[in-house]
Amino acid sequence: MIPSEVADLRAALLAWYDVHARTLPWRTPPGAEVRTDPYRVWLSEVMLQQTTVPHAAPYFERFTTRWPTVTDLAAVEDADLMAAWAGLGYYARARNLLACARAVANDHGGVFPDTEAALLALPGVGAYTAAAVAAIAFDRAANVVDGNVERVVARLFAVETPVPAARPELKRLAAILVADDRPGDWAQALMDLGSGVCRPKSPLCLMCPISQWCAGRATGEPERYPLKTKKAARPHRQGIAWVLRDGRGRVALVRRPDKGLLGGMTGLPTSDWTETPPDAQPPVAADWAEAGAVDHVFTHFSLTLTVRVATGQGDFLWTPEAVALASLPTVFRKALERALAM
DNA sequence: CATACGTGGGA
DNA sequence: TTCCCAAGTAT
Repeated sequence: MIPSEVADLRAALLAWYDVHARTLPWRTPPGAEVRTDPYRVWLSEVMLQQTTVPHAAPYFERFTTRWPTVTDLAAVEDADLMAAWAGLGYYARARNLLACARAVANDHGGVFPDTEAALLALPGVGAYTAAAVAAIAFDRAANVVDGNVERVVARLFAVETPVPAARPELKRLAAILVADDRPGDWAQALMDLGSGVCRPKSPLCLMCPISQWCAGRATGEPERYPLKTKKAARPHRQGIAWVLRDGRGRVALVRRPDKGLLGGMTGLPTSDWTETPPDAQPPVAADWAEAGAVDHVFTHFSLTLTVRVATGQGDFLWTPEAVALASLPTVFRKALERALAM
């Protein structure tokens, strides 16, 4: 694509964005002089990693209400932060979120660094998030490449290499379109185009402001891009969750190790999760009764969790069940709801 | 480069 | 039902 075409394409997309920009709590409106607080940009970007806007939005509202600044967030107890994140998934994000807030508070005087390189050095901030914060919060000409941008670029240039192998090439192609004019708006425009028009299925080419430059559309099969390598089938595992209750509506819970699946989160005591039915001992001797099973799907395996319930005393972390229901990972919330329905 | 890491919604 | 995801990062 020659420079004059790039300039025309950029102008067309930015003009479209001026009219069609989505209004979101963390969004800097097109052409705004006052940019969104870097703290809010960073928080939204972390929450939106592999997560839909409708899922993340209520979390964003709760977090910014409880913790209006990064310094406020840095002062939170680990367990409180993990509880507030419960249900949003990918819990390493929550652990890194806190580590990042503390790094900004302690090492940067409570002020987010304003360069891509310095942002990249922060915990939980990778190539995408560093570029996004640099562009959106600081209006720097960063090459912001997320899944949406990859799709737009793969179609625009009809890239025949499948992802993930094509990632470096897609990033290089995206960089051709970056310029010093309105970098923050450019990043958001490209992502909005990807999510709203250049959709994975049924792209709306007739509404696309840059379709005249799109090689993918010219092939007649824009939806074919980006090509993908086939994924391995998801294995299935089985396990047991034990719900030990006392007479006052409390439930025995445990804190999971900081690393690994659901790391750092509160959960029910369980057996190991294995391919074959587990033959595990309950955490305490009691009159255990079957309460059925719940199914849950993680990214890399699916799980059938058999639920067993008993009344008794346990040497666990006891938490009022009302709090537990609101602050457990979904797999445990399902199991607990199943047990309490007995 | 491959793998681990959640969740809920839509086709 | 089953599959595919959605604004990725760390190791």
